[in-house]
Amino acid sequence: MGIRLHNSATRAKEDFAPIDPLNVRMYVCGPTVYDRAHIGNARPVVVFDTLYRLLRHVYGPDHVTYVRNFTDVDDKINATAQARKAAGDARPLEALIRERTEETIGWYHADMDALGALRPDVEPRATDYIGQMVAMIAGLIAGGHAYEKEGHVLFRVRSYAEYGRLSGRSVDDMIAGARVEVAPFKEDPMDFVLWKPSDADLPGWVSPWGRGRPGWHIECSAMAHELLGAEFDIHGGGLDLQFPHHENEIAQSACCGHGFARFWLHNEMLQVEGKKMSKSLGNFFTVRDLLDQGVPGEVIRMVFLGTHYGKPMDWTAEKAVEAEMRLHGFLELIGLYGDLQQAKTLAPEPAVIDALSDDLNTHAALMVLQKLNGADQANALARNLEFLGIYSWETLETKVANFRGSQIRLQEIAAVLLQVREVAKAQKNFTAFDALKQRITTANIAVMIGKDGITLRPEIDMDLTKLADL
RNA sequence: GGCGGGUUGGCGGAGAGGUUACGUACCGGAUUGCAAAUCCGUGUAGACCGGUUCGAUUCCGGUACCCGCCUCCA
Repeated sequence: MGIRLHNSATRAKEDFAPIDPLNVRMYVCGPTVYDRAHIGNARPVVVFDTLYRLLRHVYGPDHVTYVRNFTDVDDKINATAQARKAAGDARPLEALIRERTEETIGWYHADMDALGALRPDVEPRATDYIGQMVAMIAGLIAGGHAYEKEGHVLFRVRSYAEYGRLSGRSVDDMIAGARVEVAPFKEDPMDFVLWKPSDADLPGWVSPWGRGRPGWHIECSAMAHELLGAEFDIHGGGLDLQFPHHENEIAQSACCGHGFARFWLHNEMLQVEGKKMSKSLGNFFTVRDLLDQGVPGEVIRMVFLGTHYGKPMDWTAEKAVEAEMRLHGFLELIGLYGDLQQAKTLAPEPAVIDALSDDLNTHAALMVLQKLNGADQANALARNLEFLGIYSWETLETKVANFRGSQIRLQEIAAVLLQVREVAKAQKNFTAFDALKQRITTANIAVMIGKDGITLRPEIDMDLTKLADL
C-alpha cells in the first residue's frame, strides 16, 4: 500500500508519489523565534515529524529532505530587543536581536527534542537568505507582479488569477469582508508587503528599494526555492497559515515561474479544555510549562497522536493522565519481557506503516501498539514505540535498566513483606503487616498479593530510598 | 458577511453499508484476612429530520448546536 495524503490544494486524499524518490522534499513553516513555543506550536512539529519518519522509512533516511525554517526577522523580536535596550542594555540593537533569537532557538530545540521530534535536515534562518528574497522580489517587479511605493514593495494580487484557490476564497469576497488594512500606498486592498523600509531603530538590509526588511511571506518562498528547488513534494503547516501566508507563498512563487509544492498538508488547531488557547482565558501554556509540571514529552506526543491531524484537538489534563497510564503499561511489558537488542533488529509493524500511510492515521497506529501490548509482544511494541518517536532507544534502555535494577531490590522487599505476612496470618493480627504495606505503597510501589506470593510493581515515580532500611 | 471543521456509549476516540473497535470509567466474577493490583466477563453509542437501500451510525439532502479562519497567532 502506498502513501495517501489529504492534499489541501485539491481537498482530496491522493496517492503520494514523489517527484524524485531519491530526494523526497518537504517544507514546513517553522516558528517565529520571539518566545517559548506554546503547546499549540507543538502540534505541527509532531505531525510533520511523524510524516518525516514515515517518508524516511519508505524512501530511505538518506532520500528525504525536510526543511523547517526559523523566522528570525519579525516585529515581535524587534519589540523584545527594543524593550531590553530601553531597560538600559547598552549593546547595539542587532546584538540584542541576535541574542534573543539565539536563546529562543535553543529553547525551541530543547522543547521539541523532548517531544521526540527529529531535527529537520535543514533549519534555515530567514536572515541568512535576504539576498535570495531580494532577488525574488526584483523578479516579481520585473514580471509586473509587484510594485514599489514609498519604500515598500507590494505584491499585486490582481496579477495572479489563481489567488485564493488554496484557501477557497475569492478576492472580491475578502474585500467585501473589509477587514483588510488599507494602506495608502496600496493599489488594491488585498496587496501584501514583500519588502518594507526600516528606520535606524530597526534591523535592515540594503536593497534596490532602500534599507529595509522582508515581509513574512516572501521568506518561505525564497528559502523553499533555495533549498528544495522550484518544485517540491510537500508543504506543511498549521491551518491558520493557509490564509494568508500559504496563499501568498503560492502567489509569489508561481509568479516567479516556480511549480512550488505539489501537496499541501494542514494540521487543524489545538484547543485547551474545549476553548481556544489564549492568555486572557488563562489556559495559555508553553511546552516548557508542561514539562516542568512533570508531564513528560512522550505523554504529550501520545496525546497528540491520539487525534488525527486534520481534526481539531483538545488538550486536557485528563488525556495526559490517560496517556501516561497507557505508556506505563507498555513500559512494564517491555521491562518484564523485552530484549531491546532483539527489538532493534525488527522492522516496524506493517499495520503501523499502513496506518500512517493512510493520511497519517496515527490513532490507528496507536491501536496497533495496544494490540501488541495485549499480545505480550514486548519487542515489537518497543520497536514501534521507537518508530513513532514516542521513546528513543536510549530512553528505553535507561528505563528497562532501571526497571530491572530495581527488580532485584523489589524481590528482597517482597520477601520481607511475605515473612511479615506469614507471622500476621499465624497470629491473626495484620496491624504490622498493613503498616509495612502502607509504607511500600507510599513509595509508589503497588503491592499485589496472589496465591503465588507477593509481587511488587513499581510505578513510574517509585522511590526506593524510602525503603532503604528493609 | 465569506470560507472551513466538528457533533459516536459516563469520558476520550476510530474504522467499516450488514459481523467485538480500542482505551478509560462503571458493574459482575475469580483472587484476598480486608483491600489494591491482576485476570475473566457483561452492559452502555453515533445531534435532529427526511431520502436512497433488503438493511445506515456509515451514502445523499436539510435543520440545530459547537469550534476555527478571514487580524505577520502553528
